[in-house]
Amino acid sequence: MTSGDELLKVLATLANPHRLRVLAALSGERDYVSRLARELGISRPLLQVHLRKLEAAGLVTGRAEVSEDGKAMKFYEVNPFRIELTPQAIEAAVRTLTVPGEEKGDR
Amino acid sequence: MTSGDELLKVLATLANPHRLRVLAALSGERDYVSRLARELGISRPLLQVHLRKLEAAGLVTGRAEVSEDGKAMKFYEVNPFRIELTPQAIEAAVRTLTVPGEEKGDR
DNA sequence: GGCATGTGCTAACTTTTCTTTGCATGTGCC
DNA sequence: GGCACATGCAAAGAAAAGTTAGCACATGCC
Repeated sequence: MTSGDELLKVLATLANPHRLRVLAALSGERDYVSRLARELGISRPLLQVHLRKLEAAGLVTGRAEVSEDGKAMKFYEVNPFRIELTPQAIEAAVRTLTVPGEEKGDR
Repeated sequence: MTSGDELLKVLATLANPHRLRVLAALSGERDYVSRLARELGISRPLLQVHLRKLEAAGLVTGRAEVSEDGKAMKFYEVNPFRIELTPQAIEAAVRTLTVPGEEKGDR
């Protein structure tokens, strides 16, 4: 199920200090964007970009909720995952890597 | 022993299709630069750049040798590794992440 | 010598990624 | 209304990474 392209995407997503910190912060408990940005000491727009990438890679999930006092808030939480990186695992993943020229379609 | 910075470096190194292919190719048996470039269908300078990054991350090792017919050749082989990626592992790694401002020195 | 093979380097261009700035929306409360 | 808090988006600039092109060197063989 985990194709080489997906692995590549996850690796590219994890290869960033901000995103690792976001994952670490959310690892304990879920949080909403503004608060998380304050805790990490980064701007909200920047955090949003990274959260979007993390979500696109399937590492976190965002849920829009409305707080008691009516504020629209977006909570993010970590999706459990476990990826084992070994030369053999990579060898297997590479076999399902998409080549620039040939798309997933036929021909 | 594996600091967050090292993990980050390895992740950044692995997050590239060429480098994954190089690892996969070397996973079976070691090879020298020119031949590897032909097999992967990429230019030699490009391969060298990627090999250097892989070596800098500690994933492969290069050895200069002289073939029977006197040609100077550089063989690369994969260094065995096993990295487990989970939210908990990342949380632990982040604790040893270097912050831009504060270097490994004190103050 | 000329050609095929191997190595190395790096300047320069292209592409991608990261980050900031700025503006839009909405709610509750004094 | 005005302020504090929440969300969203996107243009534009800055920084990093990837890639190519071109040069250098050496050896063996016809």
